[in-house]
Amino acid sequence: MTHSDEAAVQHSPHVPLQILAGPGSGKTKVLTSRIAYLIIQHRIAPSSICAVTFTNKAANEMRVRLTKLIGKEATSRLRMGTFHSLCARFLRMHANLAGLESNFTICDAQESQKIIAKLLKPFKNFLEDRNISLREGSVAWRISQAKSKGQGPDDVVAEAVKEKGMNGTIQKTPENLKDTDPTTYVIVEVFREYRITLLRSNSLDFDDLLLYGVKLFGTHKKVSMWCKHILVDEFQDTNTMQYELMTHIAAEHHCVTIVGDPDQSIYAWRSADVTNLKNMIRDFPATEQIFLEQNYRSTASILSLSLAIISEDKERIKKSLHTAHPKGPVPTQLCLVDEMKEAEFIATEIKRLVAVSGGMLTWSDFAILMRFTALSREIETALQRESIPHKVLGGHKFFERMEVKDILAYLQLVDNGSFLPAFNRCINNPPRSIGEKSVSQILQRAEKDKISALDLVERIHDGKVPDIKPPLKRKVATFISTIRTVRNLAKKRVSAAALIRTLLDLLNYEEHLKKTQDDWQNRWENVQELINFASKEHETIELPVPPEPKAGKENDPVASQLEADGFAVIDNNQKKKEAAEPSTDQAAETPLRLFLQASMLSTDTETKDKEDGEEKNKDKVVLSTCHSAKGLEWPVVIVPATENGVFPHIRSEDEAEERRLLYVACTRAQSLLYLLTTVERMVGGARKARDLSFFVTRAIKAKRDLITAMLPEATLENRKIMAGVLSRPLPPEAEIEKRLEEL
DNA sequence: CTACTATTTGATCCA
DNA sequence: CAAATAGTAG
Ligand SMILES: [Mg+2]
Repeated sequence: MTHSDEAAVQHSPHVPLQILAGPGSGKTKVLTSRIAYLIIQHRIAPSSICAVTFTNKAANEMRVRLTKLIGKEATSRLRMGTFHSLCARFLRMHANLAGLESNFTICDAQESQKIIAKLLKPFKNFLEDRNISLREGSVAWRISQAKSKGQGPDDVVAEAVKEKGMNGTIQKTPENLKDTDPTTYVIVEVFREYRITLLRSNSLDFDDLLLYGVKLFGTHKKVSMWCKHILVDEFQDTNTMQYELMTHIAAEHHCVTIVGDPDQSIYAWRSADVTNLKNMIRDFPATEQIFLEQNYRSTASILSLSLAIISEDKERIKKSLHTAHPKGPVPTQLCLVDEMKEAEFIATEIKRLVAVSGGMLTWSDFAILMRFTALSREIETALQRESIPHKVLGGHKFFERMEVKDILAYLQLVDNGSFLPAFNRCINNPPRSIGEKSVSQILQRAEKDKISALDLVERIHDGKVPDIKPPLKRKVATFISTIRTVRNLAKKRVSAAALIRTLLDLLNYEEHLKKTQDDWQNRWENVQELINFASKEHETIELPVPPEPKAGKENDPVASQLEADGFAVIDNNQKKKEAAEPSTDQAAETPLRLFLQASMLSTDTETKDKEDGEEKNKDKVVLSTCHSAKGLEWPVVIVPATENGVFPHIRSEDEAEERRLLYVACTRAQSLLYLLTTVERMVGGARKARDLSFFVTRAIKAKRDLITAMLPEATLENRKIMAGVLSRPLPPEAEIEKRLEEL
């Protein structure tokens, strides 16, 4: 550790701290060490430390690191996770204070969009008459943008009205919006109904988690009383709501540590705002800053090119960043004929590097970082053809699979009978001859009778209320009995994995897949993988509020009164709640509920395959978007399509952010970096001529030797450098010759 | 009314 | 290339 690293770790816990540093400077490691330092040196109880990471996967990685430093027990007590998952946890814990039911379901983006699509339909003619094309995607987007700024429908109206009309047009008012701004009018109307739908469904979308979280922590001080120190990683990519949340959680002790790098802010499109760095200094005037300037990750030539790229951002505040590593091979810029040749090159080059490195590099040392996922298609097939094992990183893809969503929907419905998206999905799946018309009848009557759709169907089934036109009673018999069976098991706190098995059995789901899907084998495997995920999740469940052991408190004079008080308040509150309604903490956190929450928020879906050869399974080339590569590093990074139209993306509105994204991609590399382009590429159905991104051409204008068209040479010198950068042993020369021959 | 097939459309990045 | 939509048979 350098002097400044140490200063950052050991900085006084009572003085708010910003650790600002470039890529590869060990920011996250410093943050992790600081947590350990707070616990060991300052005797702060782990349960009064809140650590916020950017993804839940990052939280898991931090947990692994901390387990080594402070042990499993202490690590499990930390309040750790993304802002979203922290909100979800505390909202369930204090559902009554937040005005929620503790069994609320998290509505993911896909389901949100489906709801919005339904709500948009009645406006179809209205829009067509005005020649406006408005798809549910853009409506969902606008609604989410508003929510992530804390705005409601009326605020959207207010904002639209504020815009001065163009010359000659009528000034907009809330009343005439329908005529003066029909698009916004429709968005706002859908927005209103969307909120009502979620409310009726006892459901929160991702934005709601933050909104309700801010409200909860902001209005009930006791909810955040436990927090003696909050630490936030990747702070440059927090949005306004998240920042507010941080200040509320820190309200009692004002002890905050953040790490971040403005140059790596790549989520402004999701309303992240780097000015939160300034806001923090405004709101915590005692804030001090520490800069880390040592890069431990990359060779000098990778760093030089990266810095040349980011330096083209004229708004940027200059930062120094240097590496102790040698220069190393100059990054390669190659132009291939088309995307097929590009993919082919990637596959053969990976094979070549594994050989010439004498096995120092294995598959998992390679990452292919793309601007968007669609670019992966050709590359995946090329890797398959060369039988190079690979995996697609990031995203939520697994949980978006049809078969996985089917199962999740049943479980959601079991946990929360009001959750309409799940009801709609399950009621006729597997097919029960309950079509569109029947469903809309059910929904309408349920709304009129002010009960949930599932409730209504259950009552019809029990013969307590009259049936609908095409009789439903007999069609839903198995549906209802399935739901009831699983529901009873769930109440007995049966594990999610067991619930899924029962469900599959009752639904005859395997048969259903065989009948309806030709690739049912793959899909059935995914279902099995969901069970794996459930059992894995069950093992690693961290209890939401582990009671502090008595002994720990007594040994811990600094972990003082306030903390004890904080817990006392929460505990009392729980007891009061128990009296008022039967939703105890225990009931609020059934295994099923924890599993569902993890499924909706998790990005960590690399389920380990079976018992055999775990190491082998992990050794795979990584395909990832640049966004999901945030915070990670690989010995070799290949960036395909470093072309104008991709970097910056043709539809992007923020050129500087696109540049930062390329910067982030380049700085993931430790020892080798490739920027690839093609002569022409299929873009939106047509072949188009491509050229090298101006982010690169401008960066190398003054210094052409920042990049080369040559492949990195397989010299001993280069192997030594690589071994040094990666801290790996140098392979024997014989090994290299052997592998080259095999190739 | 529902189930199934054929066609058209329209595609950044994410918790 | 997937999902929404239209159209047809049962
Ligand atoms: Mg980091």
